[in-house]
Amino acid sequence: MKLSTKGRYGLRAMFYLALKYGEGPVPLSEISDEQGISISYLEQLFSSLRKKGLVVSIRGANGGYKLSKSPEDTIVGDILRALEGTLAPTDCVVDGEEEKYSYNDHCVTQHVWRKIRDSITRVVDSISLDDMIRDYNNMNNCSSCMIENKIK
Amino acid sequence: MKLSTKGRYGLRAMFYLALKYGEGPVPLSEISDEQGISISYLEQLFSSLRKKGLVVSIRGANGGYKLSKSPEDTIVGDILRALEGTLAPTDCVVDGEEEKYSYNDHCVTQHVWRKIRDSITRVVDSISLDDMIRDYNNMNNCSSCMIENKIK
DNA sequence: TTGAATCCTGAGTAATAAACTGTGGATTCA
DNA sequence: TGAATCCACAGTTTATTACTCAGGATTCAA
Repeated sequence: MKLSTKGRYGLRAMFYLALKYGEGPVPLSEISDEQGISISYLEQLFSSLRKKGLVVSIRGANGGYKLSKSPEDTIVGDILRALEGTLAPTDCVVDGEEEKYSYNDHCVTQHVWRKIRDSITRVVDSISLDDMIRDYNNMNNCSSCMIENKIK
Repeated sequence: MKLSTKGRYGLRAMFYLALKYGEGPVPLSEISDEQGISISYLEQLFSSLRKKGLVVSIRGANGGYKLSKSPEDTIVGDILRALEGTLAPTDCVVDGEEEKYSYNDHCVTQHVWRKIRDSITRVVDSISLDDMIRDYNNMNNCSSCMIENKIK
């Protein structure tokens, strides 16, 4: 039940883009330096994010990525789904594939998985990058925050 | 973000024990036949469940396992934690280890992980095996339910 | 026009974790 | 005594994760 590095790195990177929203494209080299993730790996993550329409890319020198929508309209759930594929705790409650499984073997436990899935969905779809920025600005005592040190 | 087979098989097996609550110990061979899981693998799962006090074992011929508490007092969250280790979506929000990580690198995303963790915890700790039995008894139209076919 | 900085694609690889299997032993019942 | 069970732990196979790598396309700016 762990998120992969894709989800973890990816959300962090997207938060970074949110902080830079309105300032032109951010190259992956910058995120790489900032967060200690290789450019190659970031390319993989941003490929997924772009295909889901969460970021737009600008190629060439001075290019990079930026959010396709405002931080307010960019939802954590969409980011995580783009990177992790699905947030369902089992295959039998993946949206759109439920029929394949439903009411065959494991009806009873399926109820449980569905409740877990729904609660996760509810949480992640209720948080925008803007919410995260607000939280972040309220962290007075968070003196060692990486991003704070380098950006502010 | 997927549950492993341990959690999935284990909850199913525990539900089975709940259906048989009060009828004496159930041998793993029976669960194995019932659910198509090898005895060896079940032994591994029940070892964890026993160590967490969720089941008691009776050795020897006519032995087996039974719930250590009533279905009503046996909580899905405890079962899943016994089998999966923790339900935290990242290491940085595992209960009791949070200090190791807290307020260093990733404060902002940590908020998100914590909310996910809490929502999962809330759901799984609100469901008992007895709740599952009640749900199960209300599934009239679930004609192909494995357990139903074989037990009822 | 060239070269550096970027994105883009897809394949390849190494490490880790998951999902079992197998062996041998201890206990209990009949 | 022997069959049925639990028990412990090591081993093995398979799948997934977490990357790396190579080469190409685009764009800017000197």
